[in-house]
Amino acid sequence: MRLTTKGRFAVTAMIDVALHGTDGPVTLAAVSERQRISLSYLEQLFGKLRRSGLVDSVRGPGGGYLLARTAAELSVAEIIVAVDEPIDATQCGGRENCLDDRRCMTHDLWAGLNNHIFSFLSGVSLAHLVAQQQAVAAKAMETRKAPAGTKPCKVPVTAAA
Amino acid sequence: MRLTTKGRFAVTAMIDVALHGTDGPVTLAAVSERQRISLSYLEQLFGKLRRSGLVDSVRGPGGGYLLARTAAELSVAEIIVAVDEPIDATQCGGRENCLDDRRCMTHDLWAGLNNHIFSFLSGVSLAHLVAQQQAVAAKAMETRKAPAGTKPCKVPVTAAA
DNA sequence: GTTTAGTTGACTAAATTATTCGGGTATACA
DNA sequence: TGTATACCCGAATAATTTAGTCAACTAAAC
Repeated sequence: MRLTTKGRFAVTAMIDVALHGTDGPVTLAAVSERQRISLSYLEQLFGKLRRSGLVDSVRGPGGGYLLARTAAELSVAEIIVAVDEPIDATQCGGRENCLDDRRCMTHDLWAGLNNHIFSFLSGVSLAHLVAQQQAVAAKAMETRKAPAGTKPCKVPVTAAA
Repeated sequence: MRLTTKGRFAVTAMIDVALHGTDGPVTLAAVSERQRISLSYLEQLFGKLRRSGLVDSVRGPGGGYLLARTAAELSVAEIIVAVDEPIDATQCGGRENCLDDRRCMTHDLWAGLNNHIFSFLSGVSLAHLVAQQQAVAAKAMETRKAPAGTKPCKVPVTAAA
C-alpha cells in the first residue's frame, strides 16, 4: 500500500465521475477540465481503473466512463491499489534472497502495517468521501455571511451542482 | 501524509535502533549493515529524525543514535512525517490560486483523509511494531520443527537478541 | 463516413528516491 | 597531543516514479 499524489489524482477523478455520472458516461475531457489533470494522464489512470474493473467505458459519441459499481461499493483502497504499481513491498518477498534476520523482520513488519492501512482504506468508500464533502459544502453555505477573504480557499456554495 | 519506501526505511531503521540501543548508542554503520540501507542515506534520514527530536545523537567514539523517547512514545506517524517532505498536500492551499469548485473539493477531501490516516498511524507505536514482530518470532520458534525450506523468508529464532 | 471518445504504446520532462563522494566537527582514548 | 571514531553537512549523481505529450488506432453514434 503506497500513498502518493498518483492515488490522489485517481480518487479525485473517481469522485468527479461519481458526481457527474448520474445521467450518462463522463468524458475524461470533462474530468480533465474540472480537476485540472492532464487528459493523457487521466487516460493512463483510467486504463488501469478499467482493467481493474472499477469503471466501465462506453466508446463513441456520448461515451465516457461510469462507475462499475455504486459509489458506496467502491473503496479508496481499491482505487489506490489499481493505479499504484504492484509495489515490491518487501525486498525479500520471493525473488530476493533473504540475507539475514533483520531483513525478514522488516518483511513481516511492513506486511502487518500494510494490512492495517489497507483495511482502514477499504472501509472508506467513494460515497463516504462525497457525503463528507457535501456536508462541508452545506456548512459553508450557512456561514457564507462571514467576512470574505478570511480563507482564500473555501468550498463554494455551488459545489454540489 | 505520504507513504513511500522512504518512510519505511526510516521506520525500519528506528526499529533497529530500538532493538539494539538498549545499552548504548547505535551507530549508523551497524544499522546500515543489518538493514542493507546505504550509510549516507541513513545519515540523511537520521539528520531529519534528529532535527525532529525523535532521536538523540552522541558524537565521537562509542557514539551513535538513541531514541529520544521510549519506543512506546514514538509513533510511526511521527517518523514518516519527519522524513517525508512537507508535502504540498493540496495544490490550492495557500500560494496557489483556487481556480474552481472542484479544486477546493479535493482540498478538503484529502485533508480529511489525511487526518484519518495520520491519526491511525499515530496510534501505532514503535514498541507496538516490535512486540508484534517478537510475537511472530516466538511463534516461528515453536513451529520450528516444520519441514525446512517451505518458506524461504522466515523469521529466525535468534531475532530478538 | 464523419465525428466523438475510448485504447494503446512510445516518448519526454520533472520530481523524488537512493546512493556516492568529499569534506567537516566533536569526542573518547592513548 | 594525536588519532580514530562517528556524527554532520552539502553537493553531485543515478535510478525510479510521476506527470505530461504525441501519434495512431478502434468502436460507436449520427
